[in-house]
Amino acid sequence: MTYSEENYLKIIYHLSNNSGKGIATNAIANQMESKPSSVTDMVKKLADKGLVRYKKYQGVSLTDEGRFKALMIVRKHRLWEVFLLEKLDFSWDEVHDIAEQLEHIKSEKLTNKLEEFLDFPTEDPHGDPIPDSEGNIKKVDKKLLSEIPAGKKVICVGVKDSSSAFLQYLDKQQIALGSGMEVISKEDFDLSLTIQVNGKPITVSNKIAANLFVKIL
Amino acid sequence: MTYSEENYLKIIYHLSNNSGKGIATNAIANQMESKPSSVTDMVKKLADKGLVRYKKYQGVSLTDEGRFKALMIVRKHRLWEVFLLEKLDFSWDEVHDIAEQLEHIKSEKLTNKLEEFLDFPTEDPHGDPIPDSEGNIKKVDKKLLSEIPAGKKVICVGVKDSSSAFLQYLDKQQIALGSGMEVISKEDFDLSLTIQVNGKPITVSNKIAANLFVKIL
DNA sequence: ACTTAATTTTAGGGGACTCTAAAAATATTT
DNA sequence: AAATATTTTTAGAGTCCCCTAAAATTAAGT
Ligand SMILES: [Mn+2]
Ligand SMILES: [Mn+2]
Ligand SMILES: [Mn+2]
Ligand SMILES: [Mn+2]
Repeated sequence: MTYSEENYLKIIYHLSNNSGKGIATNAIANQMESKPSSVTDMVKKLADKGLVRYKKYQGVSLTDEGRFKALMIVRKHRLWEVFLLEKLDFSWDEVHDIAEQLEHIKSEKLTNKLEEFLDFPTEDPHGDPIPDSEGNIKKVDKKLLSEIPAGKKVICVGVKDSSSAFLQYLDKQQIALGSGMEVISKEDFDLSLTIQVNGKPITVSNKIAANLFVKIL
Repeated sequence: MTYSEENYLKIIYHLSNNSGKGIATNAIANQMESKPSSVTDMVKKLADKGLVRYKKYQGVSLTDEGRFKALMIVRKHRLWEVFLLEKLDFSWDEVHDIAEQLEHIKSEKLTNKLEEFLDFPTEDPHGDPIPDSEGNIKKVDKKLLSEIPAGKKVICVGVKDSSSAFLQYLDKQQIALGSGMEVISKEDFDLSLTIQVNGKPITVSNKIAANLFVKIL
């Protein structure tokens, strides 16, 4: 598999909600920052290799083999993120971009040795579960902060967006994985939330709340 | 720089004996396991970018910028080799192939953090010096075992060939970096050597001796 | 010096991946 | 249901990197 094929596969995996329907060409193009016509080409190639199912105009879904390959890339990505944070002292907003490169290194032995070196971590620095070498992945039950009604106490368990910009915003607000928070009120007009964090109330936009995963206590 | 450009640059660096002459197209093609016509194409591209000097039929040499870029790739390659050996318990015959991939990861910060994590190693697992972040590289004085006259006592300080096959042969003979050895005799006919290692005399072919770096005691 | 051999370059082309523009299919509105 | 908008695919082309075959140049042998 080439670098490019791997990126497509991973993005198709990430877009796969178990909604039964195929993933749209457009959705893939947006994530890949490429054009729909490029996606059509690549998707045909992946279908020829048996990694995705594809029918014209019907979207794409992963085969078992494709899903496994995608999971192995996700596994490497997240293990490297842990390595960068834990061993090399990178911050959580820096690790994703470098892991985008490291995830393509091909050596099963390296991946497994790295996992052992890191003491078999189960989550990456952004709260996402790390698949094991057989492709098993823990299903964590988490909700978006934007879906929590006022009055509930929650704990922050993950981020949907791992971009540097978003994570640095969270740092500024002193929100980290494990932070407890309580939803005080929700504004009907713009869906912004007022939440209690670190003893202080702060207001966050819907865009922020829709990128923070929490667990209800 | 692309993956391919980096590999060419590194190979040109490794072929650069300070003999004043340019590196031959054929020599590069052999190392790259590609064809001379492909080399000509790439070399023109590298010349356009100011990384090599090139005149038709005259061979190629690195510019200062090209040499620096090459040194940074060599630096990454060797640091990753140390990481794989020291931290992940790989053996010295396994690290080179994986480092061939890791050397292309682009992040100066990662390279420097890795170097720090490894405690600023000065040599890789095969005895080769590691360039620092400014591109300074230690010139180690070492000779090929094949050039040592009978009677001399030497210590093994490096290997010219880092292939798995050669390194596993050395393991079998219990020859490692730091092994002391004495040249007992040299056969005129095939240039094979009889050397004393680990208290026992063994005979090695010229091909072996021409790939072992030693220092005279 | 002249012939032969080896090296290097050019010419032309193929595969992988991407793009724009146009055509086809599907989805949405009226 | 027809018209319009959106999505998706096709057609054609460009870049990168590699190849083979043929031509040009340089090196070696007699
Ligand atoms: Mn990530
Ligand atoms: Mn990637
Ligand atoms: Mn190496
Ligand atoms: Mn390489």
